[in-house]
Amino acid sequence: MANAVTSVVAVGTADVDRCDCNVIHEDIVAQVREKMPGDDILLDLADLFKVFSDSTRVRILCALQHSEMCVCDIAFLLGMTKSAISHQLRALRQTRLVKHRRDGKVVYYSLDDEHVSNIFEQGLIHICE
Amino acid sequence: MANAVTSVVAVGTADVDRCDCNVIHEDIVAQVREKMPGDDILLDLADLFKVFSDSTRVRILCALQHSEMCVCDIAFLLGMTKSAISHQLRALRQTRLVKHRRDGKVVYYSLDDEHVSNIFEQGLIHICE
DNA sequence: GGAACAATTGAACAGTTGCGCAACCATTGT
DNA sequence: ACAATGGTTGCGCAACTGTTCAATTGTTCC
Repeated sequence: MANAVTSVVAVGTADVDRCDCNVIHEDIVAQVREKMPGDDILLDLADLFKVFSDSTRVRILCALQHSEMCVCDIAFLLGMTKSAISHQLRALRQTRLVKHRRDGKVVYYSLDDEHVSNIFEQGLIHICE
Repeated sequence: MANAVTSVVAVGTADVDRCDCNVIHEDIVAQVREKMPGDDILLDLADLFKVFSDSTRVRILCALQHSEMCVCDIAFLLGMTKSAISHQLRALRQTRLVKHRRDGKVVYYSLDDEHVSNIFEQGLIHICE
């Protein structure tokens, strides 16, 4: 298209080299770039979804939606070692998705975020489309 | 607690060995197990979020929310090589999140799922809590 | 204090992931 | 037919991830 050709001239050679491209719809790219959130936000967004990208963590969060539980309970429920569960709980703790309280030797975990349910729900809607 | 002690007896030694646990609130675990979705569904859910767990894929999807784009456009917008973009578009294609149409030598990509916006939105709400 | 035990942690290992490179395929124009 | 070009793909590398094992911490009970 003529549009694309003029774009090539407009963006300059240096920029084109960086992405190894020649055909660029400059106007569309400019529009989209303006509307997109900043890279830092999108990186945080990816990091958030990264927490939900492991089935062990998903199962832990799903379990905690129904009840507070200790590490032993979760390990038994999922058929995994306490160590494995504890490692994942650490990740969930660091991202502020779960909180914990100690009662003697036992540590109880529970959800610390009301958004988790909503995010899960949207995901499930997609799964069962 | 007395409750926990009785649980140990109830669940049996073999099951406990599997998770290296002694203190188990059997009633709670049973309740939660009943309410939880099947492991296959939760695995699919994790796989779905895995797609959103990379910032490159997130940026691509975010861009396509605003306009259909060719590979060159996306590569230029994100400052990456066509190869890198194409690799990620493949993943998005396989999970049915984007569709593509060919116009001559140029391949245009666009969103193929109305749920993406909703999932992103829930994530963003959490980010900006 | 010391035994028992829930939980955490660090190191190590296997498996996975994202990207660049080079080769390739698909389409257009001459 | 051939060159040019947008896009795809297989391979390899470096970085990362999840689990296990062993050692450690924190707490309770005697």
